Amino acid sequence: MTEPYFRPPGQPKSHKPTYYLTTPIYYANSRPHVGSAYTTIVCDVIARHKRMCNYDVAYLTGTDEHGVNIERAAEKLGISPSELVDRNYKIFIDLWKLLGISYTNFIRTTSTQHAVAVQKIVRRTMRRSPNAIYKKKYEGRYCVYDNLFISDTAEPANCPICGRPGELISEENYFFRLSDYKDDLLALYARNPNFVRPDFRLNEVRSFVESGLKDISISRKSVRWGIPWPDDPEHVFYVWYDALTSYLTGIGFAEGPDGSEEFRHYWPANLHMIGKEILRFHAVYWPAFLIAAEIPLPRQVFAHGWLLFEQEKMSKSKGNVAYAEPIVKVLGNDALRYYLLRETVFGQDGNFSRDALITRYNADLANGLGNLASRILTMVERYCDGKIPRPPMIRDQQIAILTETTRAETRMAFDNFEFSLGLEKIWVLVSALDKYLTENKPWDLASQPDERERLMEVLYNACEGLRFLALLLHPVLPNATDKIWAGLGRPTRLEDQQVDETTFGSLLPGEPIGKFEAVYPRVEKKEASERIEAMEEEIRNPAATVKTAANDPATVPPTAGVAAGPSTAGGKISIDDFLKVEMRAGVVKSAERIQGADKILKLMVDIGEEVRQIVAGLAVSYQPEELIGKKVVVVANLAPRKLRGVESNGMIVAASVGPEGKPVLCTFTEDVPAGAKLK
RNA sequence: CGCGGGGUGGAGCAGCCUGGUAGCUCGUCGGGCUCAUAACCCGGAGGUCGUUGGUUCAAAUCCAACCCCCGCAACCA
Repeated sequence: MTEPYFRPPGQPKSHKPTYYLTTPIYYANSRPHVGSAYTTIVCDVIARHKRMCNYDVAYLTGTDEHGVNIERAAEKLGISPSELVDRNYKIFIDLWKLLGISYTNFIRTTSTQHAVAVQKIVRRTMRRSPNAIYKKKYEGRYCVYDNLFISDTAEPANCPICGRPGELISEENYFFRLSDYKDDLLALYARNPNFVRPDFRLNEVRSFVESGLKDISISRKSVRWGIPWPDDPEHVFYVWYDALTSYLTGIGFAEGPDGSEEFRHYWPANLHMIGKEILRFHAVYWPAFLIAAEIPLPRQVFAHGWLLFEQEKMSKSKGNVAYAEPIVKVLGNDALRYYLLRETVFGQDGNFSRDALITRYNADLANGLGNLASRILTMVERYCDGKIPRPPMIRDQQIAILTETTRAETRMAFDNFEFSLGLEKIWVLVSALDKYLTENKPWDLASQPDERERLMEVLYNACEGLRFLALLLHPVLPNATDKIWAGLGRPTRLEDQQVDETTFGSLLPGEPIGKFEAVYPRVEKKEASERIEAMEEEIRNPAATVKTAANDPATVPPTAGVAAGPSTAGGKISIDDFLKVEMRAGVVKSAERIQGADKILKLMVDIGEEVRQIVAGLAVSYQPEELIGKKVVVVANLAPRKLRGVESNGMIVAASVGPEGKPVLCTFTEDVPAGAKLK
């Protein structure tokens, strides 16, 4: 296919192999929840692991700061888009700091260099692949919440992700001729089956591409908040072209004719880590964009699963979002990192449960690793005068052998993104050390002067085992392992160590151990859980405001206490707003099912001066027959809308009950005539 | 025939691709130990691996059909 344009760097910065990985850039219109933290944490673990395996790592994350959504959210708050994204951007970097994320590069799509980069890649594309980009009138439906084209016709359509109706778009746009890249993409998947992982995801991608690709619009005229099209500033780049290019900008693509030295050093990326919902953009659009621009392709896209909260996808409208901050404040950074990696098989969907989180924390971290470190270091302090024990010889090799196998297995598992497996292997070593101590009873040996040598040997092995634990676990548990490292008296920085460059027995006897600060105090489950929940509630509902966010994911974070437009201040509406809604009492004249639809019913409702046809989602709770004659509340002045092909002229008011939102009709306790107005 | 995920001891999961003793964590019962964060160690109880049929010397694993659960969408103006 395409010859690589960027040659390998003439003089590498170091002799180490490079490893460049990225998180998605996060949309800066709301605060991050555990889901966004998940991807970022996983990448951090990979980055740290690679560094300790002698790679020269670049780790990029960032924020996506353009688009209608942000434009609107800012307008609502009466501030400029740039003020809004500045504010939200800060929440992200604060969280990454709290989580100890070791990113090396951060990209904001509103930065000047990014605008330069996006214009540069499009110019380059037009030059190298003159047919790839063209202008055409576009008419279609588009979801502003999910940044998704829903249909290519003007017919009303709902968003497949959020279910909201799409907005009508009709304007001249620039298009990318994606349809031309089908063969190139299929060749890519065939040549590099690891391009998309896990493998079952590659199958999805391949069948999508095989079924035929449509050209995609890559510019917008109606939007102002974006990067202007070169030489045609009426147009602004549309989300994916803008967002994906950030992977280039983040390491210096904007600079010079072929990018900065850093860019040439690290590109192509080794790994784009993403959630499965954006796989198509990364595995189809992105390589196509790059092929057209004649830029080398990233080596791998890994689409991980979702974190489900009590079996449901976390979503703001369901109010079941877990946030990272409370967990970190109550249990610590390590606890969250450990849980996310240990509890589920990476790649699959996983459950997030507070209960399991705390159980894992107590069992594995407090009782396991923390307690083990504590008992070893206490004994060294007490029985060995605070110095690394000096055994005359090591007779039992079991710990030495186990550290070796654990190192090999862990390395392999982490290289393969099998984090839960790797951690499981490490915990075999934790248990083995606990058992080793119980069996050899250093506390007994210490009371027998002629067992001095044996005591030294046992404790030396234990110290070495602990040192290996710190080394192997550092990518996942940076905080505690640093403390253990210091507790062992190591003067070096743990994160600079190379996992493969040490051998069992290299800990020097006689060196003083350090101060050990206990890690992972046990917590009382109920109490910890309540504290976390209370803090989450605080984030979700600061100052117990009205829940207006339910259908508005663009709502900005709680810090935005500024007065918004007069009619929506604090989520309240004025009486004038309310009076716009015309509600009337109605009598159901007939009700019938709609073919092929199991949740909605077609009703004829008498509202006084006329009988309206209304489609309502009542079939879950009511049989059609039992509705006839019922007095209901009708919103009479809603715009007509077709549902399942049947026109609906109004809405029946009902309470939404329980987790499934089962409808319960709103009716009257006394008799009212059809058509009576409500206020 | 919408798309996808799943059904394995009380709970949560691994194993399935590459058939051959059903494994892990939590919980539970009994014992041990006292260096340690009421922790740690040992032992026990508990499973017809959703159902049925097939392939095979051998099936949780491969094949077929079916049942059930969960997301998402279609359809809750």
